[in-house]
Amino acid sequence: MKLNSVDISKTASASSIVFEALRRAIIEGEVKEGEPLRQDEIARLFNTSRIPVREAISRLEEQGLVKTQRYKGAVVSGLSATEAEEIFDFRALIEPEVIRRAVPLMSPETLDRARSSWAAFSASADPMRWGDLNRDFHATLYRASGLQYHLDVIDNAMDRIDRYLRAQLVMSNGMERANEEHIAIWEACVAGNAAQAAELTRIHISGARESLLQNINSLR
Amino acid sequence: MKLNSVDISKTASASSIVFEALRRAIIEGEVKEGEPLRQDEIARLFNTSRIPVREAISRLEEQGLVKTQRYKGAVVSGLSATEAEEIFDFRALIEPEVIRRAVPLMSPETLDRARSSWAAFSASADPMRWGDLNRDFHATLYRASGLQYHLDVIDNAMDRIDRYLRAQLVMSNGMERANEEHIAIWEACVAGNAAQAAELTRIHISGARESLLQNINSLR
DNA sequence: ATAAGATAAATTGGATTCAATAGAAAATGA
DNA sequence: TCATTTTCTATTGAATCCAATTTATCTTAT
Repeated sequence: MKLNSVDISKTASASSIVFEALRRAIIEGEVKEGEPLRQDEIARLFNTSRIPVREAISRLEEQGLVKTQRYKGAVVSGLSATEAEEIFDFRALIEPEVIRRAVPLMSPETLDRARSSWAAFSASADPMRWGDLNRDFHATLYRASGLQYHLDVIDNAMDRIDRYLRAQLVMSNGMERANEEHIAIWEACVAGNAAQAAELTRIHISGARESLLQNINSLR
Repeated sequence: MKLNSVDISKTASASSIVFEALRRAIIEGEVKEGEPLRQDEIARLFNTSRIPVREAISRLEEQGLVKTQRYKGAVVSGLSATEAEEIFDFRALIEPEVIRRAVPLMSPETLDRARSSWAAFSASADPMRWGDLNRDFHATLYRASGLQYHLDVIDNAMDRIDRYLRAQLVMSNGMERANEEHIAIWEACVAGNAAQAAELTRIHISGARESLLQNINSLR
């Protein structure tokens, strides 16, 4: 008798399932800023008790994705134009450095994976996928750096602005320009030109910053 | 009848009390890497139930201060030399930029507060206080930048290495050099020289990095 | 009609209890 | 004696229940 055994300590707990679902709903803009997260409602939705929901919400708060107030519950965090600006500046500081460190370490497999990523972005007619594909492209390149701490921090920065970025990509047809920039970054990586990749990344982020800041109030 | 009213929504929940106490115990090195955090034990210690303890632990995990494994509980995170190195590099990237942005915005009150801070550091005979005083000095200067997102990220980076840094300060009598560097940074700020303050901050962090990396294995 | 007070309902915070899992100890077999 | 299996204990995951607080609704007074 052949059984597919599963290491049960690796299966997802209720709280991590809820956390991931809520995180995704927030970064994809399915729940809006200011929207309350009702523990009992979410618990019903996931057919669990409120305890794992509370734990998930605690984690989301540490990620800055929700704000809780004692006895009043959690609401989805908003992001002011000032905050968005700051987070872009932060990314423009960190990500060029990460990709600069990553370039000399990139394997042919990584570069191939990244090419598939921008190609998929380019080819996708489904706006709902652009956000994930955009992140996948950048994550693939950055991962080669091995700088895990930096990557975790970048992930959080992206989570914080993703819902707006995604809406912006859909609304403004900014994907064409994003794609051109992705290809240019990728080409610099292929050429092993770390400084060029870093500079193009910085320009890419700054461009997204300007574009988003012009429209942030209509993206909420 | 005069009553001192308290906004009850601002009083600390059980879980946030436990979180803060555990966070402090970890960054001060009172619980060591690898040490398990027993939910029932902590709950007894704080005279509460396990639920707030679980929530606190969930939050600590998001901060990277503990690692949990399903059905096995939480242990205090360790930090390898590679990880420590990366976090210092990260700080050396971010903190100079933050102070560079802060310098033109520093008020006389801020500068006076920072002077008090390095003076207190200099005067303190209590090694247990050096860690807090060190952080207080830097936080005072950086806060003037108004870059709240950067500050939160720096706080987390510091939390991740603080237990080792504190042990290092005590063990190596590094406080004298740290203090000289604090004064030099402060003087650059007083002079309004943002570039100098940034460079001295970068050197300060890099020096701490080299020093810590030499000794990290004996600091656990 | 509006404001204030009282009551009810909704929601959160957390204590207690039950279920599940991992690890330790004891029992059994070779 | 050693290896394997079984049983027991410790601990975690989460369901249920109770207490506390906030919000909504209803009633009364002006």
